[in-house]
Amino acid sequence: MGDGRKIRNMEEFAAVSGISRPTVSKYFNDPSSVRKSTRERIEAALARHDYRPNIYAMNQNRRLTKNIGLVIPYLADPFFAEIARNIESLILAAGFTPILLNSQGNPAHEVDNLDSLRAIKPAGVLLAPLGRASDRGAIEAFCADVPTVLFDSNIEGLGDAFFGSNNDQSIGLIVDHLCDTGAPPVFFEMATPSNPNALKRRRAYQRAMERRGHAPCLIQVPGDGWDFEAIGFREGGRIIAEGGLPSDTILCSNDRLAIGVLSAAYEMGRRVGSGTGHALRIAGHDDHPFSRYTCPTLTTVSQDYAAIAERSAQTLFDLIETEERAPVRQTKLFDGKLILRGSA
Amino acid sequence: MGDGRKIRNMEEFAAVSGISRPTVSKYFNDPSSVRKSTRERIEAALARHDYRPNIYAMNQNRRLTKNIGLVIPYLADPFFAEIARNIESLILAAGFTPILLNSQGNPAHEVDNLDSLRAIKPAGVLLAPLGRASDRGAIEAFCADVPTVLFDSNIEGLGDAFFGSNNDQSIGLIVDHLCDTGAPPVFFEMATPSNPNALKRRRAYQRAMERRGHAPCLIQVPGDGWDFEAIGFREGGRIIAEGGLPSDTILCSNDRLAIGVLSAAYEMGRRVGSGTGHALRIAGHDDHPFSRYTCPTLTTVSQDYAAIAERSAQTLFDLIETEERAPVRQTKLFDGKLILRGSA
DNA sequence: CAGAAATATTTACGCGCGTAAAATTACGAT
DNA sequence: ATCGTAATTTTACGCGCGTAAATATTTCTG
Repeated sequence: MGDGRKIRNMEEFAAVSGISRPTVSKYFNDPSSVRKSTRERIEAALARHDYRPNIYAMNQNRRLTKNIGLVIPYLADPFFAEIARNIESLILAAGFTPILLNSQGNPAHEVDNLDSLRAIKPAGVLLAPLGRASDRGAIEAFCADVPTVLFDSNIEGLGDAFFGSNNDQSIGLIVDHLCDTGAPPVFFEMATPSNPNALKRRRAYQRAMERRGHAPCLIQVPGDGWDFEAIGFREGGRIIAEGGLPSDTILCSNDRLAIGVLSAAYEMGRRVGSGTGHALRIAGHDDHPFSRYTCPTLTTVSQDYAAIAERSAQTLFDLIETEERAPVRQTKLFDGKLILRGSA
Repeated sequence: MGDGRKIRNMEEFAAVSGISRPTVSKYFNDPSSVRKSTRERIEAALARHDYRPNIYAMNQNRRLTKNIGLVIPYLADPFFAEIARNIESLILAAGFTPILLNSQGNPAHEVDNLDSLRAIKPAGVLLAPLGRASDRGAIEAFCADVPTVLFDSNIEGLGDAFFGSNNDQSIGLIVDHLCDTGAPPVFFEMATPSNPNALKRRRAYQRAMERRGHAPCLIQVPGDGWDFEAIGFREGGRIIAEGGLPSDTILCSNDRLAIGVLSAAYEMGRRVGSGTGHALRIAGHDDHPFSRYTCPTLTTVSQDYAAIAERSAQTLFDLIETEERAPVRQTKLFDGKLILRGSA
C-alpha cells in the first residue's frame, strides 16, 4: 500500500485525499461529523498512504484529549490486574486511549501518578485509590480539575462518582453461611491493613455477627505492605499453633490472606474443609483468581467487578460526553455472590 | 506558595524567574546543562509558582521524547506484573516516563500497542513479546524505527538486544534434581502453548533427559489461552486419573500449570511430595509468586528477573544515550536457581 | 588583568494542528 | 427548478515550545 513519498503532515494528507485540511482535522476528531462521501474519500486515502496525525500537535490545542487515566493501587495483585484488563478494554472500545498507572501501594506514588496525569490533560480518570493511605488533599485537588470516577475504594465526597462492592451485603452473606453450617467465624485481618476496603469489611463483620446474636472476635495480626499471602501464612500459622481460638472457623478479610492461612494450615497438617471431621474452616473474600486452586479450594464471596468496571467506565464516558460535572455524586454498591468451595 | 496569577507558559515563567525563555527551555530538557547559579534561580521561581511545561508542546518538536514504552504480554499474570513493576521503577529512576502497555495475550493487540507507541515517539521500548504468536513482520518494522530491547522471550534477530532466562540451564537443574532424588520426570505442557518460552523448555527437557540417558516423555495436553491453572487442573486431573504414566514425577512447563495440576492431585487425594510414601512428585518453573503457597509448596526454578530487568533497562538507556543503534545484537541468558520446596 | 572558553540572551522561525469566521458549495425537500 | 440548510472550503491566526545563529555576558585560565 501507499505510493513512494511519505506524508509528513495533515496538509499533505489533505492534498492527496482531495479534501481541505480543516475538514480532515474534523474527521480525525470525529469521523461521524463529516458527510459520508467525504468520509469515504478520506478513508480511501488513508488506506493508500497510512498517515496518522501527530498526537502531540493534536493535543496541544485541544482542551480535551482522548486520553483516559486508569490508576490502580497495586497492579501486581491479580485481582487488580484483572479489573485493569477489563476497564482497559472498555476504554479502547469507547474510542479513548487508556493510560495505565500503577500506584504500587505507595501514597506518594499515587500522587505522582495524578501529577503525571494532569500533565497529560486527560478527558477523565478512573481512579482506584489506596484508600485510607491516600493523600486526601491531593486527590481532592485533582478531582476539582479533572472529571474523576472512583472505584473499588471509596473516599467519601471525592470524585464525581463511586462504584464498588457492597461489603455489608457480601460479608453478611458469608457470615450467614458460616453461622448456618457451623461455628460463627472469627475475623482474620491485618491490624493496620493496606487493603482499601479492610475497615469496611471489619465493621460489616461486626454488624453481621451482632445481627445473629454472636460476639464478634477480631484477630488483628501485625504486618506491613502488600505481601498478604506471606502475612497470612506467618501470622495465620502462629495463631493456629497457639490455639485458643474461640472458634474453628476463620473468615479472612480477603482471599490473599486466606491463601496464606490455608497454606499454613496445610503445612501444620490441620484438616481444613466443610466436611465432617474437619479441624478448621477457612473462608475469604474477593474470589481471587487463585482461590479456586488452593487446597482445599477456597470458599469466598465474589465481587461483581465486571459490573463495577462497566458502570464506572460508562459513568465517566457520560461525564465526558456532557462536558459538565455531575450535579450530585453518584454512588452504587454492587452485591457479591457466595462462592461455595471446599474450605468452609 | 505562589502568588495570585497563574503562569500560563514558559514565556511568563521565564519572566518571573528573570531568565530568558530559551535558557529555561534548556533547563527543563536537562537541568545540569545550565550554570549552577542559573539553575538555582529557576528552581527558586519553580518553588514559588509551580509551573510545568506543556508536554505536548515540548514533545512536538523534540525528535526524542523522554518516554519509554514497556510492553508486557499478559499483565494479569503475577509473574509479568512483578517484572513490570521492577522495570517501571528503573525507568522512573533513570528520569524517563514509563508507558505501560498490556498485550493481553493477543498478537493483534501487541501490534496495536506498538502502533500506539510509534505515535508517542518514545526514546526507546522494552518489549516482552508474545513469542511464536507475535507478528514478526510488524515487530521487525517497529524495531527498525525505534530502539528496542527484547526481554523474557526472544525473537531471533529482532531488536537491539535480548535478555532472558537460560532455559537449558534451568530446566537442566530441575531435571537433574528430580533424577537424582527419584524417578526421571515426564514433561507436562500445552500442545500449543501460549507461553513464550514453552518450546525452549520442551527442547531443554529433552536434551537434559538424553544427557542422563533417559527417554524423554512429553505429555502434551489440549487447551487455549492464558488460563494455565485451569488447563493444568483439568488436563492434569485427567492424566492422573487415567494412570498409565511412565513415571510418578511430573515436571510442568511453568508454575501456573503446576499450580493447577497440584490442585487436581489434592482433590483426588493423591499424596504429592518429596518425602517417603508419596504417590506423585510435581515440579514447576518460574518461582511464581504463588508457588510458595501451594499444597504442598512447589519445588521449582526461579528466574533471575531482577537481573533481566536491570540489564534490559540499562542496555536501553545506553542505547538512548549514545543515540546510535547497537552494532551487534547483544544477547545474554541468565541462570536460574533451584528452589527446593515440598512438592518434589 | 587580559584573553579564551563557557554560558546566557536576543531574535527569529518553525513544528503540526485546532479553530474561528466568512464565503462557497452540495444536499434534500418542497 | 427553487429554496433553506448543512457541510465544506478558504483564510487566517494562535498554541507552547524547540532550536538555530548571532551577540553579549560571565567565568575560568594563566
